[in-house]
Amino acid sequence: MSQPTVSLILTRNPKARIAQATRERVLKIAEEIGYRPNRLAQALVARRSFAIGVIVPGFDNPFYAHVLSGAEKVAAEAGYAVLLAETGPTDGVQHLRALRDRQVDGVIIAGVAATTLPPSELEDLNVVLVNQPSSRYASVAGDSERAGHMAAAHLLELGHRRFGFIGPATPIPAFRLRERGFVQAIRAAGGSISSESLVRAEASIEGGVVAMRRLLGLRGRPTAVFCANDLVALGAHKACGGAGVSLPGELSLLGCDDIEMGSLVTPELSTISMPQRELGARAVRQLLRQLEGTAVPTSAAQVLPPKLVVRGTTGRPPDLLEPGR
Amino acid sequence: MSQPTVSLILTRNPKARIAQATRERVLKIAEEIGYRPNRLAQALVARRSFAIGVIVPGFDNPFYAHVLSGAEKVAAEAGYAVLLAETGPTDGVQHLRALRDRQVDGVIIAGVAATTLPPSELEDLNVVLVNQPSSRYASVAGDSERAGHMAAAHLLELGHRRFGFIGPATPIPAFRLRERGFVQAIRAAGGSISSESLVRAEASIEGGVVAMRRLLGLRGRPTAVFCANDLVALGAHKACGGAGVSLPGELSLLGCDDIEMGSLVTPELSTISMPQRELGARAVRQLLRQLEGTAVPTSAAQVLPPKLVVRGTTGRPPDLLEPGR
DNA sequence: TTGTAGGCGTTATCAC
DNA sequence: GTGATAACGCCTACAA
Repeated sequence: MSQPTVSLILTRNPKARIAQATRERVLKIAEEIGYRPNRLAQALVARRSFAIGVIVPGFDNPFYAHVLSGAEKVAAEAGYAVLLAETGPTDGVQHLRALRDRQVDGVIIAGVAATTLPPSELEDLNVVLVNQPSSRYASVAGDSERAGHMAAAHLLELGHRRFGFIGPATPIPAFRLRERGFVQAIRAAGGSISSESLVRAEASIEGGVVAMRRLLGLRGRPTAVFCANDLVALGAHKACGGAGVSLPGELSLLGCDDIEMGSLVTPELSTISMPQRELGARAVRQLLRQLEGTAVPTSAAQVLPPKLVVRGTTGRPPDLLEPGR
Repeated sequence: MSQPTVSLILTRNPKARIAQATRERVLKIAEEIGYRPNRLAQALVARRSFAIGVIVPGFDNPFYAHVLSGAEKVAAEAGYAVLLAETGPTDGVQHLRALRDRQVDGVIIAGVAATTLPPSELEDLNVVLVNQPSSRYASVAGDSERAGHMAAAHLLELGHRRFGFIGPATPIPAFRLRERGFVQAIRAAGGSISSESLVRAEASIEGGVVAMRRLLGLRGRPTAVFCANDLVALGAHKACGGAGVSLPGELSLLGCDDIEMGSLVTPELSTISMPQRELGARAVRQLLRQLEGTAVPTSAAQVLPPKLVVRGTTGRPPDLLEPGR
């Protein structure tokens, strides 16, 4: 019997009219010898690899670990492979090239500013951005500006008037949006946030430590600090512990993202929760939709709502606590 | 000019004798049109995909995130792609199949007991195990038994005599080895560790919380507890905080792995440090060696030394602290 | 219902 | 030096 006949049977092509006898014989033998089609060869002729690339900046940040995890799950369920690329600040292009050379059907880019990638490299490639809205590409993002608003609203409601903000010094738009949302809402409500209490830090725990030390040294020190992500918030938390500043008695601290570590520290970190796995999962679904031709590449920009999670680091400002208590 | 001629030039094949003129012309045009060879097609004829698979059980455990990160880095540098598979407790085989179908040149398996995978699936496949010594496959592992010894030595030296142990209830040998090393060393030194103070927990923070609550409720409660990994140690840490048990005054707590979170909690977690990124990096190097034919698949079993990191949760037992102080 | 022919993008082996 | 030709493993017409 010929090879294409076998192929017809094995691909379960519906319009194949095959003798029941041969079909069974083929299936049985295939089973016996443990035949498995070569996906590479399939990809070559189909001009589709059924693989996607995921570009992230280090999984040591649990945020991206979760995004990645969510992405991997739905990709795997859909039969797609995930090619992993972890980029530093500069080598994004190489990784992207490597992925293209391997004929990925599309890529998901998280935590790397799309603007730092030359558009020519993204051309005729299916792209979904995570956490960075864009007019050129599809994106799935948490609503960062709203997160900033929510942070402000929560702290204002507690009675705070003097605020600080710590934001990572990266070109990722999400952080700028959080900052903008926060500062706007604060100012609109008549709160104050001086330019020196608005500090940039490295996007890491250590960065948060350094930044918080700066804030603590300020005259007219803020009574509430919002951090653009939990990692720096935890650094800030640590710095307060080291400096003997009690949370939330002397200072309220609010993070953003909601990573697990946040509930390990004492007091537990209050934060604005972003749906991390969901971001990854949706990004892949969106990408698949584009691949299946169901969606136009640039049309979609999903925005997911954040959620306030009050734990132990936010409370009333010191001047509003009765002295007697 | 013919297509194979072009191929000869582009692959920089040294034994190609080509007219300088044509060569330059080809290179120039290739540059202009941005030609990039199709790695899939290359893989098809070379019968090598230059891709490896990495199987891990969830990156939400920072330990594996780091292993993965180390692995990705050296793979990328060597021009290999990394296909990611995150498996639950049961679907290891499917993922493995998917990877094979994509013709990966080899796989790295971390955190999934190789014994739960049918050997037939691993046959004629290059495998490197992370953190599980094996006589069948190459492996790279931290020295878990020694870690157990070191833990015991440290706590014994501080003066402890009554010990507890919390270990994840997974079939991963590393944890058994840590337990065995610990218990052996304790008993050899005349310390005691009752069977009820040797508890199994889910390999997560929550698991650690539950297990520690059990230990705290024991009559003749241990004065020092060793946890088989930092995640459960942090859970235990949290449980102590919740129960008002002061660390290390009333209880000494020692973890294993050394994940970053450990230095976020107060007091910071003492631990036995395992070289996580290094495990991933070495695993890939070993795999590549096998692929290049430099090493025999089953021969190598690298064992990396752990390191004691004393931070804030280990100290003298309560009965040895002078009451007056 | 089955077999034949062609091609996906490469590389390798030869004659020319 | 160069250019056919075959092969990698698979799929899709189309012809038998």
